[in-house]
Amino acid sequence: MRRVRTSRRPRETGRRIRAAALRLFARHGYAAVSMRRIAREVGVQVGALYAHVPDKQGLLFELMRDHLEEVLAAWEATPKGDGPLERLEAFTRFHIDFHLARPEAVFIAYMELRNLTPENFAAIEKLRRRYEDALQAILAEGVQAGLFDVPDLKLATLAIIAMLTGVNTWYREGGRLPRSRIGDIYWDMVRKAVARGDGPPAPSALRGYRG
Amino acid sequence: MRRVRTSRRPRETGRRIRAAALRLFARHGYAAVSMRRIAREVGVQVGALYAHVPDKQGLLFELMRDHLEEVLAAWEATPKGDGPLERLEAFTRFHIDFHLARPEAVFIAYMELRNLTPENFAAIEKLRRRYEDALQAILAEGVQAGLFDVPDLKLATLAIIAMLTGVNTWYREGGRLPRSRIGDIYWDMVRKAVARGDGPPAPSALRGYRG
DNA sequence: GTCTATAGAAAGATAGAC
DNA sequence: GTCTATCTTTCTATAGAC
Repeated sequence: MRRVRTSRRPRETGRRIRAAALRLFARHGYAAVSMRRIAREVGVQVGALYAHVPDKQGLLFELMRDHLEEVLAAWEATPKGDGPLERLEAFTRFHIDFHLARPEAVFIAYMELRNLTPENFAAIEKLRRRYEDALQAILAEGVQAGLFDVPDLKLATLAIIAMLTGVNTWYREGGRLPRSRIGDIYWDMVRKAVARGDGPPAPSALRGYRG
Repeated sequence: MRRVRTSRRPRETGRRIRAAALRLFARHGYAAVSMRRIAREVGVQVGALYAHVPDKQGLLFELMRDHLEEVLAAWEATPKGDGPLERLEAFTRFHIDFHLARPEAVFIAYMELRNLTPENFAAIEKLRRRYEDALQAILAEGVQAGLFDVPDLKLATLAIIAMLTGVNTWYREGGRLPRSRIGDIYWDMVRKAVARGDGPPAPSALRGYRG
């Protein structure tokens, strides 16, 4: 293959470096992926990488930061409906859809936190916290309105996010469930998990079992 | 290959090596921790490690396998009560307690799967699957008895485990919540998430809000 | 069982040519 | 911007002394 000429779009290589790093970091882990391997994936020599990224740590940070900023922007652009219940459903479906569309970025953002420098870690945590706060605000409104009953606002927030993010650990393209069904299934569980209701597991079920 | 043990407590060093590896792998990640660093933590030279563990990969595998076998043994030894509801509560509290007592092993078992060789990965997944099946069986019984209503058995299993395991991402010793409260809080959410009940968020709450 | 020493490979990052 | 070449460090794992 003959090398044609210098690219007209100087950002294209940088973009491909990030794409390769995203895929490799997600698959093998940040610490297990060398700059040489990223370079090979892109089709350049290792030295060329440093014309596009500051260093390996900076590359990881940029991937995580860009991802989290995309999450926040996408959520803010999502139609959310009127009440807390509608907004909670919107959040549930948004979170699942967004995560399933970007499994690699999601995986890195959750798994590689410990490989960030303290400064980078603080910046990433700030972004993540903003996202968690969006859900927590919905739950708070719902509780205030008497619609929801959660034992602890912060824990309910983290529990729901953990549950929803867990989709990425098992979902495979072309699996048993069509993607459109997954939002329905999880929304059913989220909806009930924050529902008001005092009897275990629910008044009607308890009567049916013991009465 | 032969190991001649002359020490009075020949297994003590091996035990300390595993303990150090557990702590370091959990904190920095398998790929980021060198055998030299483990040795330094234990207080020996790096060559001495290989009298106790086969190699780095084998060390990781042993840590994960021992942990998962402990989980299974501990769950089987746990009193579970009579009905599905009681067993689900037992599972919920057991999972949280066990995870909070072994944060490092739990973290490794969930985060380092991709650093296992294919054979080791298969063995670990088999153990994890056995644990998931224990919960799924409880949910299946509850559905059969008309006590629970889950949209999908497998997904409910994974959703609950993801939610419960998420505790380890935020729990800190001496934090806002006493450890005894956490089981209560999550049990409330799990209980409701699998509860029968068709109205969003729950019939009683819906009436209270709109009626 | 632990030590010292080292083999042999690979890592992150940079310099200078073009 | 990308190349080749290299500096410097670090890695896993093993050998042989004691």
